[in-house]
Amino acid sequence: MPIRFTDTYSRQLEDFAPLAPPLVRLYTCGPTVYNYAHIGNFRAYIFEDLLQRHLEARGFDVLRVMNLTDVDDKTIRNSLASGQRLNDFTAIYKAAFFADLDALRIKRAQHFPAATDYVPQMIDMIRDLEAKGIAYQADDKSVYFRLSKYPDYGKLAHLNLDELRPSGRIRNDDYEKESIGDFALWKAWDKADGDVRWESPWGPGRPGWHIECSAMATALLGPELDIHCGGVDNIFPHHEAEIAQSECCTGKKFVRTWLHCAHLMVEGEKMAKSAGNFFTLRDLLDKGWTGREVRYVLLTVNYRLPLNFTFEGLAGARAALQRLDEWTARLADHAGEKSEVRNQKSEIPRVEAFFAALDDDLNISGAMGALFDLVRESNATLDRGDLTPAQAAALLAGWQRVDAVLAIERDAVTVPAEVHALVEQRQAARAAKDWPGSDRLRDAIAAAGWIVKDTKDGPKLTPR
RNA sequence: GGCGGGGUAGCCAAGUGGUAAGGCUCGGCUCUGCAAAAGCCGUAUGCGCGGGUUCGAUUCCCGCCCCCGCCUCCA
Repeated sequence: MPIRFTDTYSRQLEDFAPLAPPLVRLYTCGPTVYNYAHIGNFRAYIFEDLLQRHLEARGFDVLRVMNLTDVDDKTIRNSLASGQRLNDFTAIYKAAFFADLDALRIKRAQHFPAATDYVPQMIDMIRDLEAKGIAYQADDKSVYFRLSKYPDYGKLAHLNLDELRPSGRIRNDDYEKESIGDFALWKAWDKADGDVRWESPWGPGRPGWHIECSAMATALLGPELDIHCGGVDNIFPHHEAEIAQSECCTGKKFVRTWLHCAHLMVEGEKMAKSAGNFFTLRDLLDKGWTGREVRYVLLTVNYRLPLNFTFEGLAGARAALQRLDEWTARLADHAGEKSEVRNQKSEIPRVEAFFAALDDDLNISGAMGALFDLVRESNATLDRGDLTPAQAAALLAGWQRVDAVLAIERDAVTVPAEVHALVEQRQAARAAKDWPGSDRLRDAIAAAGWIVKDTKDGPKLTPR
């Protein structure tokens, strides 16, 4: 059963076939570091994380690049407003971004190129385009891509450019461009840019947004990418522009598979600062939610569907994760020392079904269904006393494979010695049938951050 | 106006031309000194609306309604 994805270009479910397996060259559009990333951004990054982890689970070597856009209009504007130099300003948000990636357990790409580190490569590409008659410098000193030279522009988005309705964002009059659709490759320096400027054959200025990705992707992954991801809003014009620039420079097909994830909504509404429903990850952490709870919510809806983010959903994630935690803890207890041999080979049909679901266009819902089927079935077997320690160990091994993709396992926790002592005192009180004393000790344990549960195998502790 | 995604139980959501996975919530039960937690079981004659094709449609076709996105630098 091959892995299949819905390719944006063809709009079809297609068998995945990288150019040089097992290598997969993956390029993912990263953040613009002028502010903290919001949960809509992270929805995309978590989808890409799932993609990477599943490909790795299937034996591919994923070489992944995620760019950091550290120069653009908003970044310049905000850095000037803050009185900081561009690099000092973006450093803050770069660091915050990586901290957020860690909190969400998103695997690090091999490369996080910053746009400001690749200006020479961008200039080289623009010169190449200019030499080919595709780029031209206009009277405003900026350099533009001559769209008339690239008739395939619009094919990814399936737009017929002749029929585009002019929107308020097109300002016909202000431009010296030859054609309204021509996009900027190099933006001439303006006094509003302050000291943000690079020298170029066309005078001082800075690169356009689209050329960043073309230059960095090509520099780090070569002219042909296996997969390129982003949010649906990047399809047009950003990814169209990338295709145009890259293919005109290299003469090769830039991307074999395009994957785009749908947007996130909050409580059924579009997320917007003006609507008061705009959340960064740290907003949610401040409210007491954990990174893995947010990860679970963002991970468990298929990437092609709009994701409705709600606090009810977060609470559901918390409950579902607790159930998984309890399940793995029970298995570990039951496996005992057998858990030392966790990596034994074992075929568990539900685990195979989990991966088979992900093969089918990352059908995470189907995969989670298989996982919870396994949880219910093995819990029942355990309740009946029909599960051997070796079987429990095999199930744990299966879980480890699953969690290598999901990355939602509870962090290892160690019970403090004083809590252990309280539990022992409480057991003594219970043995003496001193119920008031027992209840006081339970409260003391709770005050220390732990919930004690009296099971037939003795007291069990769970972090609150 | 063009292009695209979506409307399945209280919430999230999978899926199939043959009678609706899974998670959360809720209810019952088990366990328990009491609890809590956990576990087990149960909960949609129904899949936006109206037609059509078919022995049979949530699934295919036609029409319509609603939500969301993109339409030239928002994941």
